[in-house]
Amino acid sequence: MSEENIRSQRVEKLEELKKQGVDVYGRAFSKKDIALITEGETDVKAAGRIMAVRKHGGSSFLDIKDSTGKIQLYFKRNAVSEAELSIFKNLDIGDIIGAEGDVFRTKTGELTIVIKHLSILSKSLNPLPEKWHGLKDVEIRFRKRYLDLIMNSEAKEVFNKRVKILQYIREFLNKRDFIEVDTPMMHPIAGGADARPFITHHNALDMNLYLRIAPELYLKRLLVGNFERIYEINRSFRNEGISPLHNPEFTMLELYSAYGDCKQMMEITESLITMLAEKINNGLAIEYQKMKIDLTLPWKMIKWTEIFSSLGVEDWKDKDAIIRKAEELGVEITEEDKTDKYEVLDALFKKKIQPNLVNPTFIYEYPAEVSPLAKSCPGNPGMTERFELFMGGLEVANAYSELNDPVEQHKRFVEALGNASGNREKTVDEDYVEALEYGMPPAGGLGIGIDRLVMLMTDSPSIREVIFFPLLRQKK
RNA sequence: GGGCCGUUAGCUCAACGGCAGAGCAGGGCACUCUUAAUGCCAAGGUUAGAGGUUCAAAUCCUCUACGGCCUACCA
Repeated sequence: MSEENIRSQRVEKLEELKKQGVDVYGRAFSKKDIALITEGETDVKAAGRIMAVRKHGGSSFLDIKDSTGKIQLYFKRNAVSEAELSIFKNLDIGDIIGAEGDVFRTKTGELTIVIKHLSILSKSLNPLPEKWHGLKDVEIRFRKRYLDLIMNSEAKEVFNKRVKILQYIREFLNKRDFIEVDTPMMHPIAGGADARPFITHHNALDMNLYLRIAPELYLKRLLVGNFERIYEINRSFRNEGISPLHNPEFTMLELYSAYGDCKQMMEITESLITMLAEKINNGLAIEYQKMKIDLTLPWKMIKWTEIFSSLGVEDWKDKDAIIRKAEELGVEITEEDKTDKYEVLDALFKKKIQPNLVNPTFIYEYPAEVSPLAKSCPGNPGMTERFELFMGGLEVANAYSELNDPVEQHKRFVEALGNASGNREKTVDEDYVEALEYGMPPAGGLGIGIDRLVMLMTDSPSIREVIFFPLLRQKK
C-alpha cells in the first residue's frame, strides 16, 4: 500500500465524517490527564492519540496516549449512539480522540475506560511508524522529531529531562538572587569567543550584523550598569563544523556575579551540577557512554601547567619541546598548527588528557594569551584566574574572574588580533572597552554548555539527541 | 574539506549476480475482556537518483543526493 493510497483512504474517512456533520478537527475538550485517572471514577473525560486498536467484533480496545501517559479505552458497539459508532468506524491509529466514560479494571488488570461518548479531535492523514519496533531511521527521527516523540519513549524522556534541567537551573539561580536577562542575538561585532560567526544584514539600517557567538560582552555591560547577579540561558551560533558535539546553534548558560571571582564560580558550578544530578538522576553516580562518573564533592583540580609537566614537557613555553613530545606520544600536528604553541598544547591536551577526564575535573590557571577576557593571577600576569570543567571526556564549563581593567582589556584585544588563528575576522570592540572605562566591578563569570550537560545527564552519545531540531541539510 | 559505512513497501527488516519477500500499519470478512489480540482473503515496489558492466543488477563499477561515524576545523 503506497503512502498516497493510505492517505487517500484516510481522506475518504474524513469526508465521510464531514458528510455526517462531524467536526473532524474538534474544539476545546476539558480532559483529565491520563496519569491522574483512577479505578472507579465515573464520567471521566480523557483525550489523546490512538496508538493501537484491537477489534473483536462488537467489542474493541484502543490505547490512547497523552503527555502524561497511556490508557486503554473499551468501546462497546451497543453502548454509544449511531453517530458515535460512525466516528469509531472511521478512526485510524494516529487520530486524536476524546472519550468519556467510567473507569474499571479488566480481567487482566488493565485500567480501562468504558466509552459512553466518543468524539474525534483531530484526524491523522499519515500513518504512524510501526507500533512494535517504533521509528529507528535517525534521519527521519531528526527531521520529523514529532514522530520520534510520539513513538520513542526514550526520546521523549531525554527531552523531558532537558526541560527539567532548564527549569531547575532557573530555580537554583533565582534562589541565589540571580536574575534572568536577555541580550541581543544580533551583534555589530562578533565577540566573547573565538569562533566564526554567521553574518546577516539589516536592510533599513543597511548594516551587516553577526549572530552572537557568545553573550558575554553584553552581559558584562550590564555589570557596568549596576546589575550585579545576572544570567542568560542563551542560544548562540557558530558557523563551524557539525559533529556529535557541535550544532551550529546551541544553548549556553552564562552567569555573572559582581564582586565575586573564579573561585565562587567553581562553587556555583559544583552546587549546580550536583543538584541537577540528584534531581535528574537521583544521585551523584551517573553513567555516560559506559563511563562511571562520580560527582561526589570535592572535585579534582589540576593546574593547567601541571597537565603538561605530567606528560613530561619540562617547559610548556618551549614550542619545539612540546612538538617533540606530541610526536613522541603519537599526536599528529598539522604544519599550520606547529606555528602556534597553543595549538600544539591544545592538540596534546585533547588527545592525551581530555578523554581521561571522566570524573569531574577543574583545569585551572590558563595562560592569558588564550584567555583575553580573564583577569590575571596576582603576581603572575601571564596566567589567569580561569578554569574549565571536564567530565565524561566532555568540556562542560568555562569560568574566570572577569578582566575589568579597560586599558589591559584593550591591550589584550589588540594582541588577540595578532594571534587570531585561522581566517577569522577580528575587530576590537571599542564600545565594550569604553563601557569598562566607566568602571565594571570585579566579577566572576561562568559559562556552561547546556546541550552537553543534557547529554551527560541523559547518556546521549550525540548533541543531536538532545536538541529538538538539529540542523540538517535540506532534503531535496 | 578528506576517509569509511549506509539508503529495499508508510514503518521495521529479509533477499547479496538468476522471478523483490515477510511482519506491522492500511483494505475486506469473522469474532463483545483484548493488549505485539487472533484466523482467513486481497492489495501495496522507478530497491534514494543518474549512468555503466553483464545474457541477467537491489546485488558489481562510477557519479550525485541525503544520513551516520571517524578525521579536519573549533577559546
